[in-house]
Amino acid sequence: MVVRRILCVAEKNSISKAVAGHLGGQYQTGNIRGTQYVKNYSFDYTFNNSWGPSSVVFTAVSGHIMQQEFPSRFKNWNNTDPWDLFEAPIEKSIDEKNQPIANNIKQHAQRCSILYIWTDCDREGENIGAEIRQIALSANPRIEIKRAHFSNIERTHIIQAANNPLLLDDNQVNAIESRMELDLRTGAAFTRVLTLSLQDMIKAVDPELGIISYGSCQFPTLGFVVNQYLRVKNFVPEPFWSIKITHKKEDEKNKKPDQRPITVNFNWVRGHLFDRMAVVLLFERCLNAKFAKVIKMERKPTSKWRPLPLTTVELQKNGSRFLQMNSSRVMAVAEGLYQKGWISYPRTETDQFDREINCQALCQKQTQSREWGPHAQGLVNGNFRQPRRGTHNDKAHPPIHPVNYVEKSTLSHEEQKVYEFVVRRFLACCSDDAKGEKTTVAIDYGAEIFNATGLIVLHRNYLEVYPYEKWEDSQQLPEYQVGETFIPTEAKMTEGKTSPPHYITEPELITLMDKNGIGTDATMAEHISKIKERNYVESRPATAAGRLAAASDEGDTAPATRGRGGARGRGRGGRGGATASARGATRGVEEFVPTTLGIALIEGYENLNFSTSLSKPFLRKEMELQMKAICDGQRTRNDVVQENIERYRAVYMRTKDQMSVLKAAVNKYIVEPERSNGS
DNA sequence: GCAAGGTC
Repeated sequence: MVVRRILCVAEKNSISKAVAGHLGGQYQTGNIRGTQYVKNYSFDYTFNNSWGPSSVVFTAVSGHIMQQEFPSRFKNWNNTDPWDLFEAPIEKSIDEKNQPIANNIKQHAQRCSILYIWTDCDREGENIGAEIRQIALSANPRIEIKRAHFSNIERTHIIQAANNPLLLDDNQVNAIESRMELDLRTGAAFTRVLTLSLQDMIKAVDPELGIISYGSCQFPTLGFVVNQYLRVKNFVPEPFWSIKITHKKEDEKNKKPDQRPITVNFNWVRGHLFDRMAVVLLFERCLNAKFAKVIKMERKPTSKWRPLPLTTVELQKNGSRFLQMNSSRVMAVAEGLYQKGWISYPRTETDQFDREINCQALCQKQTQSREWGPHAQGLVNGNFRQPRRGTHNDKAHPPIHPVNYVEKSTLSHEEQKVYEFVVRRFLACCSDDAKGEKTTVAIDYGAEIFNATGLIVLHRNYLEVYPYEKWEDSQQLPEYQVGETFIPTEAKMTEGKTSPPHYITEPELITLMDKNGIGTDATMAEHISKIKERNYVESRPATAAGRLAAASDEGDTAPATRGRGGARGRGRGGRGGATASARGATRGVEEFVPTTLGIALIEGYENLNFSTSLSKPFLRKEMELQMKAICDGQRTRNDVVQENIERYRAVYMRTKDQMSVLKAAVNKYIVEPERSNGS
């Protein structure tokens, strides 16, 4: 019998190894001369389709294999006009360091009749698949090309995928091609023209500075930092006024001999107003009314929702908040934990677990821990809840979760922190929401409405294992009857002023990048590092205000309990939401201040007064939409590339024309430094 | 000496 030979290629070694394990059970491992990260796994497998019994070699690449570059005649910065880079040819070739991997594919392709592509099922994976296809076809033009569709590496899912080969989606391949081409052309053209035009001015004061780069991700990232800097700098405090009511009342329900009356604080539903006379008039109406009347007394169950399954963006934000590590560091540590097999793949946008993933079994593995084992045991013994499902699914990777238990003492200090966070987050996802009872009393006092709220936490549930979030009892309210009237113990008009905004913190910057589609889960941290490296921004420990804001996050609380404490979303300067203890847990948060150069670049481009601003995130957002259109077959790669090149050419011409404006901006900040940090 | 995206 002729046995079919099939060459399978994954995007990374961890996938080929895991899939080989599921399909082959027993497999032979072969080394590849010249690379240490990729292996060949050989085994026999009977496909449950027309392929039948087959001899399989399962290998991998390490991400992209090819690189694109301009031909050498365009490589000299001094005798190439950057303008020419908008239409210079681009050569795609096998990256020198990937040559052994490419040769390995060629060698096996010659002996196989089918190339089965197992790259990640996202757009970038589709493109990497096309690179693999090209290399295999160069060695064996008759090889048949198939593509596996899988979104996790659970056994049943993988076997299902293996038996149902599909085709590469060339629309996705082309969408990525257009992004690559535009990023290279615009990045190179603008980096060269900016560097060549401005470096003399800047080197005069900063001889260290090498290049002034432009990139479709790094520039908008810088834009966010500068934007917030300008808000801080231009801030003018504004006074506001409010009304506070207190009432001392015996708690009829829990009357004990030594019981002292409870002081209830009522907050004005209007929060505060910026018009003093208006508040004076309203306050006088309150005083004239003399009596306050209870219009609502409500006790109802409330809950604080357990967190969603962990994505990369969330891991990075929480790393800043709770683990005293910046996003680059967190990712490096998570990568190590993944390599060692303790946690799942750390680059994912997915916040929902597929049904195939047995979360309960994963909880079981954590029962050995002295610290969180008892909680995990409780889950196994009946408290387990299937995790909530978020709205994101990259269809390539599951949420980040622990895959095996490891004794903390065998890990480095930083690894311990990240591993513990991943585990606790996962166990929290599999626990029940925290449950409590919320009391709200509303009064009408001179036609103004005031509220008092109280919270009793009844069941901490997920909070038991997730100390990163706090939810604590607040003031206990005495019993009121609707219709009851009383004379407030104290009514006063208060005065305050808006406080200045803080510089942007790392979690806030990541949130903005995420919302605007700047970078991917794998690259956001790199873009932040890049603008530091380019000397566009500096980082420093955040001030108390920044840490406070960094600790607060919308979306983690059930609607019924939103605005507890009443501070959230009130004044223009107020950014409430974090508890005192959350504040203490965020010492490691970094904030970013643009350098004079960073401000000059952004301000210079703003002053070009041009509709297509390089410093704003819209261009990147639009490119994202255009890539989707290519994926949906509504636009072609060529069409999108041409349209964008025209736009960038217009910006480029404007840049050259108005170089004096850019130079003036640089001059203003650099030659006559005028730094006012507002702190 | 340029970008952003994979990956170790």
